[in-house]
Amino acid sequence: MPYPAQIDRDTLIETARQLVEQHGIEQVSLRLVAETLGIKAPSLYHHVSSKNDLLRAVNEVTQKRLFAMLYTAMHDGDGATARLLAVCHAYRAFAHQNPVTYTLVYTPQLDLHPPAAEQEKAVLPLQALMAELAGEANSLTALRGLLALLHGWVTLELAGQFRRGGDLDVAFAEAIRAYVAGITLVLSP
Amino acid sequence: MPYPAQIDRDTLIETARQLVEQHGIEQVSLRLVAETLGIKAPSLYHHVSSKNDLLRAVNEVTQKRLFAMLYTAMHDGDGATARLLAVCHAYRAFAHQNPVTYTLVYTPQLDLHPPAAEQEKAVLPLQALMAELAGEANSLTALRGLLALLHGWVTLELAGQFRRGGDLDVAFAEAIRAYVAGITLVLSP
DNA sequence: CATTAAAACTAATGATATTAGTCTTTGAGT
DNA sequence: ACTCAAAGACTAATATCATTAGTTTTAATG
Repeated sequence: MPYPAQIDRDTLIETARQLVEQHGIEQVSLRLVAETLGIKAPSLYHHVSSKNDLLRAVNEVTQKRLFAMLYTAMHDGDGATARLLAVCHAYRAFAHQNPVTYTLVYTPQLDLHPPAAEQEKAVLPLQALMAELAGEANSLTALRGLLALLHGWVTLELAGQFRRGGDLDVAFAEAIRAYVAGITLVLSP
Repeated sequence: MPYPAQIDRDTLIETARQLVEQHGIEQVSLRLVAETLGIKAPSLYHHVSSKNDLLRAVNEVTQKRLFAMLYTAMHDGDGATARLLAVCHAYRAFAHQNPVTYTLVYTPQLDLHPPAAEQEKAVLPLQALMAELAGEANSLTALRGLLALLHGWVTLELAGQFRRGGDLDVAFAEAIRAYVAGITLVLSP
């Protein structure tokens, strides 16, 4: 390695991730990222091909972390239902801990999506869990509904749409419980 | 009125709305909007105070249209369940017909939110519908879960997360049916 | 007919992402 | 030890963007 690299791709991505989470994506310019790292903006192009490339990489990291948390949580508790509830709470907790970057992953407004194939494979263990509740044949539908409910809930919550009072922790648990009861009832063979 | 106005605020907002829906928000600059209207960009500032102001107004229109559709749909069918299903399908249809602007309304990444008070009042008729199914005391929780499921489903769908096959129309109907069955069972008094 | 003010215009500013071209330093090969 | 190739930093420059300031035009009002 000829010149002494002051940064590498991973620290660049991680720095950008933290800045996005801290200040919001609108406030994060390449100059800010570069200054945080102690270099100038054009130098970043030796590590990423564009700002979009950088943000896409940030989304990839966020997604990997999210699913890593879910799998850890999946081993908490006995029985399919308990494990499922643990996953749901882990999902919501992650979104609350990473409100900006979580939202960014599922914001299709720009082309910042990590390769979809990743996501599809990553979700298979969760589908197996759903199969225990709703039967193999309905597991994909049940999984999609669950992901929708989870993602929709935390997104609306973070967007400030759930401000009319009430304990949101309790309400979330109840909504999940209702959905799980529903799929075992309506979908199971 | 002294000078002949070539545009007014409403046509400006509607033009911007169409351009955003057509080309995506990233491609819509004030110059593009202005050129579409046959004037120059700085002239727009006589009708809106900033680009954010304009996009906020676009979101307001989108939200109003969405809820208008929901209320129309709410009178289709007999009984609370049938009317609820009609609302759900209208919601999804709206999102499919306005994928970009729908997504934009619920993208908190910038400060483009229409005043939240609007949204909260607009949703009351829907809550009354939920009260018929889950009881008055649980109607807010049931409503939040429904909105989460609806928003999450269409968002993930539009973000390309539901591409592993299967009939999404059928799956959507089943997921809704499961949730509705769940709340009447788990939440009702 | 003169005045006024709304609404268009042109010109200018500062920030942005990105590209081109230069300089510096280190590690690999002699 | 000495060269040298190239990675990775730099400066300078470009095009585009939102926004502001200042000017001009024109129609309704007196």
